[in-house]
Amino acid sequence: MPIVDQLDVTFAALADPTRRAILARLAEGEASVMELAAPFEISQPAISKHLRVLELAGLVSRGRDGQRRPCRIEAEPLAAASAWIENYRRIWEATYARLDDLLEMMKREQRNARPARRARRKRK
Amino acid sequence: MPIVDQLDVTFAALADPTRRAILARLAEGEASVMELAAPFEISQPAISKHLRVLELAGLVSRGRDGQRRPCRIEAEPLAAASAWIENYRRIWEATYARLDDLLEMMKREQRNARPARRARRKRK
DNA sequence: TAGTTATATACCTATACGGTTATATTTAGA
DNA sequence: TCTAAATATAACCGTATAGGTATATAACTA
Repeated sequence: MPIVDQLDVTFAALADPTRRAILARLAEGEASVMELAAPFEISQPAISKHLRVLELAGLVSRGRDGQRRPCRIEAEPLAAASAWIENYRRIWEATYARLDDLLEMMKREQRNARPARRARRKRK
Repeated sequence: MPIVDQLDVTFAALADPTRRAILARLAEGEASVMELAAPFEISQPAISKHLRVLELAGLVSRGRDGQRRPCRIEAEPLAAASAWIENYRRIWEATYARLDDLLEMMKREQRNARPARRARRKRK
């Protein structure tokens, strides 16, 4: 009984470079399977499989235009995935921001502690 | 020759619910392996494996505290993943925003086109 | 109707993944 | 130094995944 979360399939779909490239292409507008397959060296059935993964993840939807099945990107799962990441990233940042600030401050202080260094170098 | 992108491993790491739960826990602060394993029913080696995946993806780093290896979240790959998604999501929105606006406008016009309808209906 | 194009499906293979149990390693503490 | 605790590693199993080729389906076109 695989309890498959929506995020599971979304992230899994995004984990493949071919599929990310397909999404990148689709961000520019609709495209047919052949058009999507063109830039890749892999076979057409392989592209069809990738598209099915993206479709099952809800990341693309497909229409019908004669014998073509134009694909378009669907942003909603992307929004959910992004929201998940940003949520935890924000918590993390809230937790560690002060430490980061401290380190940044220390770096800055180190730089400012020897202001003559670069000027002297130019003299050489 | 697997050309493994950083995004590949990041998204792949995020695709597992156990690993996302671990990250969620780590967002609250550092934790040892045993602490992380506690809420799950799976074995300790399984947790260790998940941690290794997260570590290889750069999503967690580990310290040493006696016999414990406390884990902490690392936000940078999260930022990269989030940035990737948001980038294409934004392009998508820019492309289809006008269409969405149009549809929204049409809906609104439809509502406004028959303002007497509801009133008339009441008469019945 | 026959041929061609676009896409999907079937079947096969190799590898990766998530889980297990058993065992090794490392460190703390009596 | 011996034992116990925390963690990692090894070996194994079943299933999923990405890829291939061959073939089927469906819709245009001559």
